[in-house]
Amino acid sequence: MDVLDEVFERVVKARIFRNRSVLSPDYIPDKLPHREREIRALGSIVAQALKGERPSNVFIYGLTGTGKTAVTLYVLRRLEAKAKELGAPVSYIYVNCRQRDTPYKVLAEIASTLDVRVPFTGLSTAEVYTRLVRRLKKLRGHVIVVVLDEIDWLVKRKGDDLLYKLTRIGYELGLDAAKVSIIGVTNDVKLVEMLDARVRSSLGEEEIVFPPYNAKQLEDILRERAELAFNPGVLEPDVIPFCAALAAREHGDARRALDLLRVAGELAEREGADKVTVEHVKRAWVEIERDRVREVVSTLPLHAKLVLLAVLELTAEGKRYTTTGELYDTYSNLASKLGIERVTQRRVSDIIAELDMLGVISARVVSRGRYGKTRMITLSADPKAVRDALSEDPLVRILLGAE
DNA sequence: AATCCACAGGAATGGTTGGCAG
DNA sequence: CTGCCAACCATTCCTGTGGATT
Repeated sequence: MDVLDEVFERVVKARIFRNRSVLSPDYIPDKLPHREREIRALGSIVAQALKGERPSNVFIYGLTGTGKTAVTLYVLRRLEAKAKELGAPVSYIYVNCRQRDTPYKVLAEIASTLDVRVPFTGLSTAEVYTRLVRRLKKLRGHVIVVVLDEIDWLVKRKGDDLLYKLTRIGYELGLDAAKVSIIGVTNDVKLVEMLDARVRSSLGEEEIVFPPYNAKQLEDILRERAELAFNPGVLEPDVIPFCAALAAREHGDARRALDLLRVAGELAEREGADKVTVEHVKRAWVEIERDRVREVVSTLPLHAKLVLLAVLELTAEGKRYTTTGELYDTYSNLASKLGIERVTQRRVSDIIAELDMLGVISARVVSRGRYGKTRMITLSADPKAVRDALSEDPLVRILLGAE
């Protein structure tokens, strides 16, 4: 038996998972524990579609992993099924604004779901919009619910013009076209303040708030899924409470909890263990963090990487935080060591904001009186993970090697 | 109570790149 | 091929501001 045989054997014999996909992030379960209130609320709003009416636009808030997306998709799938049963022309379109993070991409996504052919670049946004409207006119009598998930990513970067236009489609095309209603989903409660008053009032016809799960509720969710995902008896008794506790610490993020459980299972399976232990969960936590950081850092432009490296250096030993000015100096040094031009402080200010949004650093504005107003910047990701991720960039590695 | 630091962060604009339409 | 456009990074110029010090 050679090495590969051994590997294959091990995987085939592994009996950890019964159905791993149940734990994947886009799996929508049949039961959503502790979200009955939200399901009822959203259901009663979109139910209007079954009577051929345009449902009110809805604004959904809640932190990451509070079940917003799952509940929304769950309700809309059921709505579509019910509509089919009744012969009502109702459909929904789901767009994730984190993946489609510009007005053009969002419109193109909506249009192509409605069978309008759009190239992924080359047209003006206005052109895509008019093609979409033309299509909607052909769909007179239909009710279409558009879900814009994570719209904070769109609004913060590109403003709310698109939302304004989309909400106007719903109102102004009126009887001449399909009825369009919009469900906006956001993690950021403060987002509303950034919206134009007209958008705010039309999008906020209805509002649903998703509270975070507590540790107990997370346990319920995990148990429900674990039963489908794992073979009986492979989870040591402490595993689920431990996952729940870790995720509860992160503002009750159910997605995080499920990820933990899945990765812990994968680790156990990979090493041929017959049980998933708390130790696996601990390692899963580290691995998830490392992957997350690597993914974020790898797509960063060079100057953003240098800024991040500067943060890393400044917060390295003992010192817990740094400020914009100090960071800019350090960054400037790094740039000159590489012999490249530095960007302006204004730009670095934006880079700081971007890194903050990506969750790799955390920056909050503080006022230090006579000593000015600045941002207090801390590294919020694991330093080692950041360092490793940065060193994958050949240019940045020169700096890391030079120390 | 007024001042003033050290930036925050808005608005306008520019230079590239990649890609469609005709 | 030309004209046009979106997207992205970046610059310039700018007004705004919380609170320790004067």
